[in-house]
Amino acid sequence: MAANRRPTLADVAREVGVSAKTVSRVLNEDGPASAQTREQVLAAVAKLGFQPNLMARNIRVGGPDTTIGLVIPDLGNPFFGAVARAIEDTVRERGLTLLMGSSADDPDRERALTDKFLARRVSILMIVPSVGADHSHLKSHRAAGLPVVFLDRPGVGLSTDSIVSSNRAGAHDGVAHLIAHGHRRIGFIGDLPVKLYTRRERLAGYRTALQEADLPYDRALVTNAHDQQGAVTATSQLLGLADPATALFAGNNIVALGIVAELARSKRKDIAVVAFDDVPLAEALEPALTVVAQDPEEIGRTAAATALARLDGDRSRARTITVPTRLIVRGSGEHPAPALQEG
Amino acid sequence: MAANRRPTLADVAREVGVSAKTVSRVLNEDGPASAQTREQVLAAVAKLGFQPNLMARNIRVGGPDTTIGLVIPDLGNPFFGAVARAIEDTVRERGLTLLMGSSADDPDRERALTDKFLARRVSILMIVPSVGADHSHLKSHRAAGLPVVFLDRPGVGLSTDSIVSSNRAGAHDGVAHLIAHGHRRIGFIGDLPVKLYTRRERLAGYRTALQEADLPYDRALVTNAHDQQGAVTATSQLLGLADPATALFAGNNIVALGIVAELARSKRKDIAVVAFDDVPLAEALEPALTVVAQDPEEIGRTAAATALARLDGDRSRARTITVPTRLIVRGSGEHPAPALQEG
DNA sequence: TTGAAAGCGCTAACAG
DNA sequence: CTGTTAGCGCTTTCAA
Repeated sequence: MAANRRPTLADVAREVGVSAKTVSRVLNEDGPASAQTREQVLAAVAKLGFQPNLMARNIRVGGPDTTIGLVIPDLGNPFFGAVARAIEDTVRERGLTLLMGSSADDPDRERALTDKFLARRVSILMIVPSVGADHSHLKSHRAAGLPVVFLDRPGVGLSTDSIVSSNRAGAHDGVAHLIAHGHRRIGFIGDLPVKLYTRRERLAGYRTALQEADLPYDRALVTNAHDQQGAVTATSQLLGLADPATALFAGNNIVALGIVAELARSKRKDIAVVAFDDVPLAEALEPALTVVAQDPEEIGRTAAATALARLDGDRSRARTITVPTRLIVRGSGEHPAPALQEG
Repeated sequence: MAANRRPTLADVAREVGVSAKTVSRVLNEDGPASAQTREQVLAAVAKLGFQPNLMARNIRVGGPDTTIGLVIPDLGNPFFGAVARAIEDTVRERGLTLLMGSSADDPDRERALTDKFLARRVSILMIVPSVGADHSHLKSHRAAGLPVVFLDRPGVGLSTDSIVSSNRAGAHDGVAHLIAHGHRRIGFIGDLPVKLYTRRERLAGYRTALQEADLPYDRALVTNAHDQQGAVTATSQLLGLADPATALFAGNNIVALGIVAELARSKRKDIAVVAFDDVPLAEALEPALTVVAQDPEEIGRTAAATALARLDGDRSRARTITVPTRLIVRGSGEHPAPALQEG
């Protein structure tokens, strides 16, 4: 069974005995058409199962394609899934479709994806920048009117809109919560790589909170993990120090899973925990997990709205929009520090 | 600042003083080209920031576009995120890019998306079919050689490849596990709508397990929920029956979250639970949550591999491939039924 | 109200 | 090794 050719405008026109342009007119509701021809054309379209070739149309019209290119680190990460959903919800009514790819936080893969998207003449480009990626090659595109938005982290080498969480303030609030409950030995388990923007910002918030409380910054309390298992290891390491941590701050959702899993395994209910980014079932844990919740929906919505405004001609300065985080106190951060019992 | 035109092949050709075809040859490594011209061309390409227009290329070449259309119910659902990731990983080396959209389980939105994808001449179409959707309009496309794959659920009106979980066997095993621990009053909280394929299959597995143990099927024990809050309500309802459930089977991951949350809130540690589909932190709960785990990665990989084989000319009969589930015993299903204490 | 011709950016087919 | 011509499927422009 040979892959027979899809019907074209010309096929429909021939079927009706009319010119291709007339068919085009009917389908695009461009120009006039007699009720009679319109009906005949629509009938032929249905009969042949004709679907206009969007690529051909786009070529001729010359404008950008009705797609939006989205580069994220990992399609399977629920955080980015939520962001993508919000973007789609926002752009759908404008008729834009999502072209997605994951970079695995690899600058080369990120570049390959953006190049592909550019070759497809996307209407909008949204990128979660990988560490080490440079974006100066996008300057000319942005100058030519292509909206480019960075998500979750700022990009390098290109001045454009960025939508990020309030990482620093959020981490500060989470750590301050632990300090308020008497903790002085607070472990920090962050993202990898250590140069990652979100990790740096959250660590900065951690340090600020310590400073405000006149607590020393002890490098031995700061570590990192790039997956759940790594967070398990980091947890037992921090609890095994000569002067161990009495509380832990999780730098992201994956780390949070590792910390909680390890504390559950080792039955260390005495350790206070605050996590950056919410996780499912946080309320069902014992104690329920206190988190600094991000708002991925708001990040996605804002990114989409910003890009659409640019598409509509907004030529104002590039902005960095910070989406607030919210401390959700559920219990795990309120376990008092044992050392404070100074009877 | 006007949106100035992107450079074309002709622009590059003019810059070098050579024909458009020569530039095309160099870029596509088609036909011969002197080292000299090659260099000049590449230099001009870099200088102008030329990127070939993939749509124009596709039109001329006539084949399908190097995209794969993927329709899922919800971009934010981690299960489908994992499926999408596996698909992307499998097709990436073939140079295919993901075109994604969410249907919200609405047949009309599903149809609008597939039509868009068809208009873009995708190489492959993958669909998680919505309840009530009909797919006979895809017959001609499939006959013309377009690989169409249904994910998670079979489609209606079209005979083509489907990749599904072993819903029935998995649910059976989970319920049998509860029965083996003495439970006779096992509540079932399923998906909505009730006609959803996965719900029907899982309920069938539940019934089979009951039958095998000569337990009656009590409709009062079967309910449903379409979100976490609904599952909370359903849980308290099943536990409030005159002859209440002593164990619960969750029909999906969202329901599992609701059940666990409600049992934690009401401190009902005496209730045994098994959930269909794994959830994060299942091990950290008390008791740890026993689940019938699906394998979204394998579903995605299999779907992609099947579609690629079709693309390579496999014309064998449409297959339904069942990806096994796996019972992961963690404790929550082993709580003994109180009624069984018969001195 | 309709059609013919030209052309979008690219490549196939054939020259040279 | 390189160029010319034609044409992919569609829309724009102009004319009827």
